[in-house]
Amino acid sequence: MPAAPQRVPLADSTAIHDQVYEAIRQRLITGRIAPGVGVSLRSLAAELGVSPMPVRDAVRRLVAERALAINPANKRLSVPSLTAGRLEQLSQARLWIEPELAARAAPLADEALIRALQGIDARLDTALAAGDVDGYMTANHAFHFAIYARSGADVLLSMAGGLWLQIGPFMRVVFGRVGTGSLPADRHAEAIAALKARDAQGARRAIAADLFEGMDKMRVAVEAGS
Amino acid sequence: MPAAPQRVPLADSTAIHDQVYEAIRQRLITGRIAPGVGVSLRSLAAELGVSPMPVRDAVRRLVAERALAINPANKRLSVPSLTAGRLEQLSQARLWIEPELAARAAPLADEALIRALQGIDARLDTALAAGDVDGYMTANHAFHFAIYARSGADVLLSMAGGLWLQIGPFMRVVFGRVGTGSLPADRHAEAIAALKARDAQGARRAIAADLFEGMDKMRVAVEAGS
DNA sequence: TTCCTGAAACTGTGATCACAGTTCTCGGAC
DNA sequence: GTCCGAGAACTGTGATCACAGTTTCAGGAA
Repeated sequence: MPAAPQRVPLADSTAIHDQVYEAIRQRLITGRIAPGVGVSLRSLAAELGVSPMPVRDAVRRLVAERALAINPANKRLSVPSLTAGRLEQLSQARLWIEPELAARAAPLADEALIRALQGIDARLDTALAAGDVDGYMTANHAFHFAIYARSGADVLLSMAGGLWLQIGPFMRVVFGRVGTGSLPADRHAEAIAALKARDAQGARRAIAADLFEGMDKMRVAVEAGS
Repeated sequence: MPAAPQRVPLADSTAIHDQVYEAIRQRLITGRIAPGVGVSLRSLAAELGVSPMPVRDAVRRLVAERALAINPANKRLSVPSLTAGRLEQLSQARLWIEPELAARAAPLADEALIRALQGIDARLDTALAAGDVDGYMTANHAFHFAIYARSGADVLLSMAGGLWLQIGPFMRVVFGRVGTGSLPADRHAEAIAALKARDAQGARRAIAADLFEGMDKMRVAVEAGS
């Protein structure tokens, strides 16, 4: 055995670079890799127990999605820092695209989706009560994209995924600062109700309100903090 | 000498994979690589006179931007085919984001930008008169992104770039079908005038109208054709 | 002519190595 | 204690190879 510690099992049986992509993506979305810190191909490879090659492929993809950045001088990898300008652009893009996806999903909602959303929301509340930031962010992501995936709009869906990926690290920083106390979950109930009624405009409004509250908290935190 | 025909010089002195990315990107935007056709790492590498490695990096990036697609069964590369649903989503996204970029750019417009735009528009008219589809598409792309780049909104700018990259191949197909005769250039004059007056709403309207006309032509062509 | 079969060619994927550039660190000079 | 400079360690990049899976195509059987 050469030097493969095999730290993380990396489930599934798809291509290794896809598994690596998902692993890094999850760490980014849940904020387990903090903004501003540097990463490297070989360190990621060692941590995930794979060779640098599939990591290189996954990182290329993440850089293209702006979830990772390359220092033009150094050519070294890092997680992009969140500036006020970046947050404003990401907020505006999200506020347009995600309510749109919810509106498209509403007429196509069925009982299975409603039940899935209720289950996710229950897990979200549990995590919220326990102060489990990782659990909350995972459930919150699952909630939104369970809705969006039903829209059938794959192009817009992938754009939303890219935006979430870029904003994920910051959410973690904000929640670590303000705590999980004042996090919105009531809007989720509104969204579920609108989907149940197949009310496109209601779903649009509920998601828009949910995003607006969350992004506003982040805006305040970013302007106040670093 | 092993086997490097060096067919295309690949200007600049940046990293090879970036030059390869730009080369493929240009071929996609101007439609020199048609939708639906298959490409391969080694064939692209041979055509560009480089080893497969930088091509692999560039292709990863293009796949992440949805400018290329991977057949899940085959794992083979191809240029995505344009469906009516995809066109509708891309149109809607462009109609939101590009007028927004123009509106942001208007207050920041200066004399140098105006002159650059007039120069590009002149080249565009020349290409149009000569029936030069490549020249028209290159100039049209340059015109729009000269404006958008001035907005300072880098996140939205890269999103617009990704959308253009996805829709480029189709534009070429449409223009090859309907000819360059009925292509809109008058809206460009409107846009230049609005930017000169630093009129954000005027710029937004002009770009929206320009896009709407072009996208509508494409919609008709896609629904009629294949 | 039509069908089928097996070999050759081609596909993406992953591993390994070499190389040039940057960063870090440890030791010595002052 | 402070500074600095040489060398080690680490960085991304590109090339080359091996491998398994798929496609393609020539050639023989019916």
